[in-house]
Amino acid sequence: MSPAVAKTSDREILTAARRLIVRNGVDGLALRDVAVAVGIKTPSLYKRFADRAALLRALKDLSLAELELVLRQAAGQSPPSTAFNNMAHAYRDFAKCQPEMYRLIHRPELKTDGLEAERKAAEPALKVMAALAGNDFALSSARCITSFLHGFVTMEIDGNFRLGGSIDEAFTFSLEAILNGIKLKKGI
Amino acid sequence: MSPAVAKTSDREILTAARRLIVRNGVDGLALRDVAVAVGIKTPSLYKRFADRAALLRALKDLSLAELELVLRQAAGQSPPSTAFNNMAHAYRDFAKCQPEMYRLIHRPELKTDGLEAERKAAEPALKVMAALAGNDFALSSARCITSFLHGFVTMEIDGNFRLGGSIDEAFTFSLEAILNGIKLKKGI
DNA sequence: ACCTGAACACCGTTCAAGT
DNA sequence: ACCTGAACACCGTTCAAGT
Repeated sequence: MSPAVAKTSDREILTAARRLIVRNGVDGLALRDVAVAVGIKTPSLYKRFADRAALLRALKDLSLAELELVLRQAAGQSPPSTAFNNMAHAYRDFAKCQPEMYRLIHRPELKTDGLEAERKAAEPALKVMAALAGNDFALSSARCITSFLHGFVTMEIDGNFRLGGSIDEAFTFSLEAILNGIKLKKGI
Repeated sequence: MSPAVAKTSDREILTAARRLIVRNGVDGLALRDVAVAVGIKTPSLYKRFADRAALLRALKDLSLAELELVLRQAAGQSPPSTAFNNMAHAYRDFAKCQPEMYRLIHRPELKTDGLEAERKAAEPALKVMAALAGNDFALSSARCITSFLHGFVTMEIDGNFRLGGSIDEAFTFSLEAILNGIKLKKGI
């Protein structure tokens, strides 16, 4: 007769999972802990998410949208070179503040096949790079800076810069070098 | 009286594990499969490696040494700009030919604390970058190109370049831009 | 010295049964 | 419609016992 009353919600589950991931890392996330955190038993999670991967995918999509928003705000209406630097620093700040979520975003096994979201996320960066490098080189330029940023922050949060020196300095140096190098290509 | 005869060796175990990782990925590697491949039972693996992480660490160290060798050979005695390009292409080729091993190298949970190997691995790159950017900017330049390469090949093997266009073109474009940008900084 | 069977704790996942 | 207990398969790991 009376259907069971929902003890929790998708939102609450995602929030709890996120907190646990921040604490223990993605690999340290056990569905049992998520269930306990929201006051249900493990099998009940499967009424809301197909499996563990689906839960992580939903969490990844949230974080990706968050990062995208941060980048849009960083770009604002600034002129291209300023937007370039602001976006780069915002990207790095996001990764440093939320390393586990950043790692989650780039988990290869959580690839979504929706190409639409990717286009939308890349749009502001492509616009800035088109202004800096010209339309012909916009895509390659975007891939250059995107690759650098991803590699840099990954190495940084993984603790892979261990030869001393200032990491901040390496970052600003690299941004200047890449920006100048890209601008150079515009002419020819 | 007669101690048990060894059925396998560290080398054979590592080779088998490597083959399985190439086939199924690191996360798909089960110790049971490794044991079966070398003709022993799972618990026997613990006589040779402290645990699963230790086995992966040994495999990572092997792959890292292999990559380092490839990079040294690519640099050879070439002039700096040539060495820069050769090393970059060799780096990318390694990752594309052995994506699972490349991923293993960068697993954050397998960090070794031995800073010695890292210094040695970075040495040839630092030498080239010192010639291109001057001693003051050698470290930052090395971090710039290293970050770019890591980010680029990671995105490539993860299938994260999905907006069309030529990936080869993006790579060569980026190398030129970064090389030129770094050279520019030498003067001032 | 190396190997093994048995056991343990801990996973993700399924499903029939409850309300 | 949502929740649960019980069970399953599959992990990594330990250890006493064999040779």
